[in-house]
Amino acid sequence: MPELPDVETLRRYLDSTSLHRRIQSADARDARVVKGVSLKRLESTLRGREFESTHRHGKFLFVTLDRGPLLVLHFGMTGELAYFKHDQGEPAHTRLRIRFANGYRLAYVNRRRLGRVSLAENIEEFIRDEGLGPDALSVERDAFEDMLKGGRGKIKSALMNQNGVAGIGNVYADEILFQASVRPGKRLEKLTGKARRELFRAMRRVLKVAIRHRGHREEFPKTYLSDHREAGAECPKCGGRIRKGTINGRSTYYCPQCQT
DNA sequence: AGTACCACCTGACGGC
DNA sequence: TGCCGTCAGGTGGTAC
Repeated sequence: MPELPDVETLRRYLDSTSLHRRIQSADARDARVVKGVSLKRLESTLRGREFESTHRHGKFLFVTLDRGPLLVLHFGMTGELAYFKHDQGEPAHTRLRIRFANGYRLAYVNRRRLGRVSLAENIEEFIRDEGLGPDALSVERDAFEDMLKGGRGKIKSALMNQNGVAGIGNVYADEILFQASVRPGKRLEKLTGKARRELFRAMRRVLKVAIRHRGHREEFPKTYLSDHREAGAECPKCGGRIRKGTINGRSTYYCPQCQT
């Protein structure tokens, strides 16, 4: 489920495979994923161009071309990228295929189609139009703590709200709260300054660790919750029982002993 | 502003 | 075997 660390991993993957290669053609085959631009126009925009650089903001990946607009990718829950040689089989659920002049291809794959492919004129404008908050790994500590001070709801909702800080989804919200020892249902107005500070630290630490492990939960440190998302599982810190609840209509896992 | 719920979308899985 | 409800979780919309 691509959240910030996963999208960052995809960004690096695209960087290492697909920059500075002539695009022979693009094949956009799914109008339900391509938003705000026709399939034809997307294809003609990419044809003959090269990917020049990439930028990530929250869960969005921007790819600049050597001329013209930016390619914007969002991966929803099931999106990914695959770079492969033309004679290898194309992945199932490929929604956009890019053919490079070197005989390799880049596929935007998205089984469930929750996600989007679009074009944008510039990144700042796109972020503003979407109402996205600062990226969770770039936000200043004061801005983050002020955001928590200003809100009224549950802390987990605030962490997941892309208009507050961008990039945190369901799994990493739970992990950050677990590492900061804060209950997901805790109201913002009841957080202490110390807890806000600890949340900021945990957010940065968790996201960086996850990036280092390319989002592979099974490789996370032993004290992480992400690979034990199951009601009744053993808490990796205290050995108690993990509880499952619902916040924002999302399944939420936490340790009632460790998190207060 | 916050909450609650539905819709979008597909596949895996468990119950009957 | 096979049908069916439920769940997975990112986002957007609507009603309260």
